[in-house]
Order: sequence, then structure tokens, then C-alpha cells
Amino acid sequence: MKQRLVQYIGKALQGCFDQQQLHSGVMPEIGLEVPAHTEHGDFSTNIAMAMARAEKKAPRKIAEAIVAALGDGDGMWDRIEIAGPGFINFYLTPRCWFGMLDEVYRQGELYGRTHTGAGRKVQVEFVSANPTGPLHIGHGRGAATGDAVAAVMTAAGYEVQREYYINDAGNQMLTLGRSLLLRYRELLGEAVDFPTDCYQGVYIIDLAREVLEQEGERLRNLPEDEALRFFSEYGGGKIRDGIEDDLAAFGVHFDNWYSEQSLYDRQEVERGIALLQERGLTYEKEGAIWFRTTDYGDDKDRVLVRSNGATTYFASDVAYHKEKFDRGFDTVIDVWGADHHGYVPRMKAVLAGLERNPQDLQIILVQLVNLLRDGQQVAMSTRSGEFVTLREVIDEVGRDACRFFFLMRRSDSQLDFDLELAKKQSNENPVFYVQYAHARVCSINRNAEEQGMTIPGQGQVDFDCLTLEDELMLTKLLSRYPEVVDGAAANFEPHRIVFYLQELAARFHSYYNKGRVIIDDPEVSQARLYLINCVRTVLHNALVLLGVSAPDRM
RNA sequence: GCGCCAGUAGCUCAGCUGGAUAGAGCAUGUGACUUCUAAUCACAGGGUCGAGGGUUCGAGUCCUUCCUGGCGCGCCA
Repeated sequence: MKQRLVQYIGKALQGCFDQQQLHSGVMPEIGLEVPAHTEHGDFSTNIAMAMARAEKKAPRKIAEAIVAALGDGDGMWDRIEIAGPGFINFYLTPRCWFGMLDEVYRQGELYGRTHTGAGRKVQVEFVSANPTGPLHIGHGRGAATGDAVAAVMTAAGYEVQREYYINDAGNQMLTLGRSLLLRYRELLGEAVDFPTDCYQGVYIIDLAREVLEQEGERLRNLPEDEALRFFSEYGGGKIRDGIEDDLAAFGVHFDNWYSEQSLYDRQEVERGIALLQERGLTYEKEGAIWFRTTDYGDDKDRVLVRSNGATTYFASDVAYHKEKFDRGFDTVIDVWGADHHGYVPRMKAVLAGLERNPQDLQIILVQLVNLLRDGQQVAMSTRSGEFVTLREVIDEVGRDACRFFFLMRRSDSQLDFDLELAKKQSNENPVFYVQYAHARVCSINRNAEEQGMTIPGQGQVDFDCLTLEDELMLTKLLSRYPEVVDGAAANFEPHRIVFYLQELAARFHSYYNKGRVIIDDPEVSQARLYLINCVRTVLHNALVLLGVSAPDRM
């Protein structure tokens, strides 16, 4: 709809230039928006004002010329008005709007897909929690956000891959192994002094017990390094599997699990460092190798190789991101906890060092989650091992509520997650509100079928039967859905889908309460059924993007 | 000290990349179930958009200086 209008305006502008009505000859970008107030029409453009400077002419004069050139639009609009300082407002015909319902019907589950991404390859890397413990609630928000961003971008026509980066190299795996080994010995009755820098959580003890049951006491007499290797690998693998299970329970599935260790095994880390060295972006100081990230806006240079010869986490990140682009992605998106925001400048510097546009890497920072129960904060501390796991929250409040809550706010604002509220089956809970709208349509469908009616298809209804203001409003809202998807994709903001859903559900509930869909007049009933099933389609499609189910009854 | 993010109704938050009279949910108050699901709806009150200055036809949105809160500033991962 919007696109068609933009084309008309473009044509009119060209006409004005050709006929010397306007002189600057510069085709401006045509901004078309839905005005906040319905009195200002269905669409509004500010181009006359935007052109005022170049044309050296009053905006309203320019608007008049454009409007004159627009003609009648083949019945697309009732009227066009020039308003305020020079807005051009379009009032489209109901017939034109209701035609959009056929689009929704025809495309069905595909309605809302666009070609904006033009098949460009995008990778979304998210969660990427260390395999040293189970996922907690904060990871859940990252998972919901990353998955929804990937879904939204897929809908917008990008080719998207979901990737999980496993930090399975370095000290932490040894620490995990040591933690397990010590707990194992403890279970065998040894007196163990469990260090504070080991992982404190009870899941470590559970894992150690598992090992004991499977392997017996034989590991006790293994040489230390051999035992450590066993426990590291065993623990890392088990915890990784657990993470994968938890994510599956959350409805999140990755296309690829990428091992950090594999970068070392394939000498990618060395290659990455060498590449930066060849380009003269590094130097040696005090026995360490530094990357001059300050050249690209970072506030300090960063170490790649420590004076003891060990590479840093940053070094493998250089290799990892280099390798991502080698795999042919046009855009790479990293979803990080907001506490890592200090790493953004150095990662952007990596892009510059790789001679890529820093814009090709987008970093979504997800703020921390404040877990509440009845308004009281739930204390959490990863260190002490006292934290609420994602699995516990899914089990308690359900996957739908959990996902919806995580996506209700823009990701860079902090989120209060109240367990009691998320569980409540009441009007305080926005998840059910939206799902209920979907279930209601299904319920009406069942009712209609019981009365011997069939749900109408395209061409089987007379739009002239849709005479109510609410019916027109609903239709307009449905027609905006693809733009909402585009906007959410372009800005990496899945919460826009949530807000749209709430608005659509509200409009539908309101419509439902004002009158009945099925009335004595079969033609009107048919038209209304057609409309509300378009609503159902869009509710369903949008919920799917968020990973939330669309139930048929509640 | 430096940097990043935030500050909008009593509370939690939107605000479509600078547009017209700043919105929603919750909470509060009143009303609607012999009617396709009341997990719903209708109506009402509620604002110095943290503060000051600037940019322009026009600022919640951009620049700047303060104030407040969160986070980050390792040859850790």
C-alpha cells in the first residue's frame, strides 16, 4: 500500500520537474508515514517541507503543485489535503483498504514476509554461554532476543544462520575439570579443601556423582593431568548437552555450534594474529604483542599474545570474526550481555583491521534481568552458584510467557521479570491477552461451523458489508504488519512485534465486544468471518516470529 | 577520573531514525455476562518528556553543560 503510494508521489514529482513547476530537479527521498491522528489521513508526507529550502519556495506552494500532478490515483484515494505547514495527507478509499484482506488471505502464513533483505547472508550469534554451568535467566533473555532477531530477519528476506560459540578453550575448562575432580574425590571420602575460584554450584556435585556411578573409583589413581583432561572433557560435554536441551525446551535451535578450540586446532588464531601483523597494526611491548585498536577509536590498545606466550580471549575473537566473514556473511550480529559493552570498540577495531566496514558487525546489547517474586528481588550470584536457572523459570511460568516477557522491552533497557506476574492467568498478563485474541477467532470459527457455515475464501465475500469503523481500522492495522516486520528487522528490535501484537489484539477484543460476528444476515457474517480470520492469520504469524504459540482454545 | 546505556503518567514502559494536540499496560474509580469464551470491553482522572542552554519552519528525538541511576574500564575468560 505504502509502496504504491510512494510510486504515485514519485511520478507526480517527476511530472512537476518535467513541466517546470518545480526547478531544483533533485528527487528527494519520499518519506511517508502514518499520522498519529486519524484526522490527518491514512498517510502523510512531508516532502513539500523537505524541499522548501532547495526550491526556495513556500512549502504549501510546492505541495499544491505536487497535489495537482497527482491526479485521481485510479480510485486509490478519496481526497488529498494540504494541511498545517505543508503536509500532504492522503485519505484512501475503504475499497482500496479492504482489498488488502485478499493479500493477507492469499499469502496466509507467508503474509508479513518481505524481500527487503534480498537474500543477503546474515549470521546471528547468541547465548554463547561458557559450558561451565547451566543457563540462567539472563541467558534466557539473550536466547529469546537472538532467536527473535533471527526470525524477524528471516521474515524480512535475509538468509539467516543461528550460531552458538562455545568457549571451550582456555583456563575455564581446566577450572571446570578441577572442580569436578575435587568433588569426585570428596565423594570418595577424601577431605578436600574446595577453592573459591572453582565452580561452587551444586550441579558440579551432581556431575561428579554421575561420574562416580559410571566410572567407579578408577579415576582416583590416574595421573593428575590425565584425570583433569577427563573431567574437563566429560564435564564440558555434559554441560553443553544440558544447555542444548534447555534451549530446545525454550524453542531455540541453532544451525551451528562453533567451537573456540577448533580455531586453535586449525591454526586460525595464529593466522588471525599474523594477518594483523602483516598489515602493520601490531607492535611488541614488554614481551607481549599488542593490536593498536586505538587507531580505530578504542581507548586502549589490546593484548593479543601475553608475555608468557599464551594468546588472549581477544585473539581468538579476532580469528573467530575473521572466519565468520570468510564464511561469506554480509552482516554478522553478536548478541551480548550489556556488561560486555566495553568490548564493542575493540571488536569494531577488529573489523577495521580486517578491512571490513565496522557496520558489517552489529552488536546487540541485552541488559540484565531483574528477577522478582511478588515484587521482591530474587538474589542471584553466579559465583556462589546460587542462581535461578532458565530451566527452572521455563518449568515454572511456561515457555510462552517466558519468551514474551523477555521480548516486551527493547533489549537495551533493564527488565523486571516477575515470576508471579508471568504465571498469573489474568488481565495483568499480556501474553494471555494476545493468545486469547487468537483463541477467540478460532472459537468463533467453531461456532460458525456448528451452524453449518463455512469459513469464506478469497472472492467469496462482499466488502461492502464491512461498514463499521472498527472493521476498517482492523484492516488498516493488518496492512501495516509487513512494515512492522521490516522496521523490526532493520533496527534489530523484536519488541516492535510485541507492541504491534498488543495493539492488534486490543483492536480485535474491542471489535468483538461491540457486536457479533455471526448474525442473521449471512453475507455480513461471511464478510466478518473473512476479516477476523485475516486477524487470526496475522496474530499467528507474529506470534510465531517470537517463538510463542498461538493456541486454538484457552 | 574516563567511557557506554538509561532518566517520559503513581508503577512498568512505547514513541516508527526531526513532524501536527506525547501514547499503552498495570494500579485507582465507575459501568457491561439470559448474547460467538468476562483471560474481554466501555468511560474517567493522571505529564515542566531529569534540569539549563543551543541548532530550525518544527525537538521527547540532534549538539552542549550539569544532576541522578546502572554497567564497564586486566598481559582474566
